[in-house]
Amino acid sequence: MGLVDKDGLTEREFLEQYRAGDYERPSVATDMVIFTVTEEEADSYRKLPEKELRVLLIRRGGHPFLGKWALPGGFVRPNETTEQAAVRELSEETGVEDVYLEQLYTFSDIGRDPRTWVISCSYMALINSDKLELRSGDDAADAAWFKVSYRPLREQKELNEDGFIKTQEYELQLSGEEELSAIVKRTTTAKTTSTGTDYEIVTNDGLAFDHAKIIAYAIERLRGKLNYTDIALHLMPKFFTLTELQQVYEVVMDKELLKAAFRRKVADLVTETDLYTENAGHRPSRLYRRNLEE
Amino acid sequence: MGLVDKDGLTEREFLEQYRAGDYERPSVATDMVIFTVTEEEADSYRKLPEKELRVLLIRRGGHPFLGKWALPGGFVRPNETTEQAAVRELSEETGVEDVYLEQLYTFSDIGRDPRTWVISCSYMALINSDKLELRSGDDAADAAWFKVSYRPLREQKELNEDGFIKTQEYELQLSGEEELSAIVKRTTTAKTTSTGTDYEIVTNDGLAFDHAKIIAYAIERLRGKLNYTDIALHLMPKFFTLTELQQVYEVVMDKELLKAAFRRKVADLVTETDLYTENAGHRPSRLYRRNLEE
DNA sequence: GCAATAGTGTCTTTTAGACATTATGTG
DNA sequence: CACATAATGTCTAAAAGACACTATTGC
Repeated sequence: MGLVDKDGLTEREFLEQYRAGDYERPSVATDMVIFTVTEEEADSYRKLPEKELRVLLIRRGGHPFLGKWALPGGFVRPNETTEQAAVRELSEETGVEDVYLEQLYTFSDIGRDPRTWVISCSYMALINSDKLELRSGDDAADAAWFKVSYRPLREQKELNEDGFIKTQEYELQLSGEEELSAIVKRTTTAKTTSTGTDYEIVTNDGLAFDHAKIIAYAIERLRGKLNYTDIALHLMPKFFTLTELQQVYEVVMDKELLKAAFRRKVADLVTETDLYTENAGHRPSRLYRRNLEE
Repeated sequence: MGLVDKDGLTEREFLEQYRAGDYERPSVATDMVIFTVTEEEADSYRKLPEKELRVLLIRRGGHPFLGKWALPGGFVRPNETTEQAAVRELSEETGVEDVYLEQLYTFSDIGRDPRTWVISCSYMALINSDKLELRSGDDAADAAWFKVSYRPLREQKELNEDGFIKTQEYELQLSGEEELSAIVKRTTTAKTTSTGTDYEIVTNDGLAFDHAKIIAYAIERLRGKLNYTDIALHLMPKFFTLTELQQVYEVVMDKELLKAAFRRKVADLVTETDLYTENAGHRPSRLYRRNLEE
């Protein structure tokens, strides 16, 4: 194009002479909330094992937050996208390559990293227990899977003339090598026409940075999507029973579901196979796989 | 805390001596997809005016993309969050202060800005027509509201042994001072356990940067949220009729809805008032406002 | 009275919730 | 045969879709 700007430059000329300004730039990092579902050891040979939702954390080996637990992540390098950075981190931390990956939210609070100006683009990854077994000796010094519990604590709503302020507090508990916990407060401020939501960490015991907030955000996203997408299937191995799938839903939602209704709801998401479980101490269960048709 | 790291430094000592590395950092910008719904002039005195979904664009006055239309936005400054930057931009471009604002997605493709490494954290804002009137002489040289049309063009799905690749193409048309158009392709790649989605601009006529993609993303988010949140009410003035609300749903979804069913669905989102429309050339319509109780 | 929209009634279909009943391999 | 889980049937309640009918105003 021959268009010239106010200095008489064409686009090519402009780009050749362009020098990035000296204004301050932030560092951009990715933080990964990597979920998986694992099985507890069964109490009895014929009882089904309990399932648990787990998240991967890494103990910090340096300042800041030395000794605290943090989400895996790292800085985005030149010539890579935030998603590529996330994939790279994921591969470094867990050794897995093909997983469900979804951008969550970009956190940019002032002072969220005491070192310098860091904006974090967070991602959620879902790994199934199959792949988890592939991950063996990982080099990340001190990585561990923590069992996740995320429950509403209290809720408050204040109405005023032309709106309301609603605060909901959730307790996040992470159990693994240590017991970590945090309380995250979500504040919804509504006026007649506008609405805004804000997350805030009320208390925090053992987690680095604002990672309690990021984990809370991830859980809410995961729960939300469970009901209207097939996202849960990314937490399943290639073949699974409907009971196992139901357990995954239950452990993520932290809520019991009725069997018959559940099966109707997921019917379109799965395809039945001719395979069955064996040696279970009770009636064998048909194995299903993800339905890729729809 | 008295913890010391491998160099024998406490956290405070570490932070005091910390110097941000020399590695390259990206610029971080925000881009705003600002939607509103406006009314066409009515053909006849008693016919209802048609509604249109509109998005605010700004004609670029310098390279790159000189003369093309771009989303309002700008760089995030030190000591402000991306959200604060978005609020600032919004206020500068439209003069409005209290609006619904939601973070959309962070775009970081290599080369998305030909000048330098720029990562964009995009936001969607919804403005009601009331507030729009407040905006008068805006100083942004060449800003204009473009009517939005976003329609599926074609869809293709290829099944292979352990997954599928689905591509959906959408045509984005923006009509205002000029006719802009773009085709955006969404590719969903599914393997047995993982799934990924990718957006790509196929053709682009008149829009700067990757903004066609951002607008497409915003429309999809808006459409998705319409069905399970009260987000549409942020496009409404303080008082509105249910027919007006239905028109907003219809123009956003690009789909006609049945009156009775629609009224049942939004019943909980609105509160009736004792006000009615007047001089309409037909039966007056009751005015509603957003329900803040629930 | 007519044009145009407002608002409601009701029938059918689908979906969700609740719970009971039958089925089956393993020790 | 008993245990524990698998799998399905059925009743009810709630939600969604479709369409028709009645109600009001301004000119």
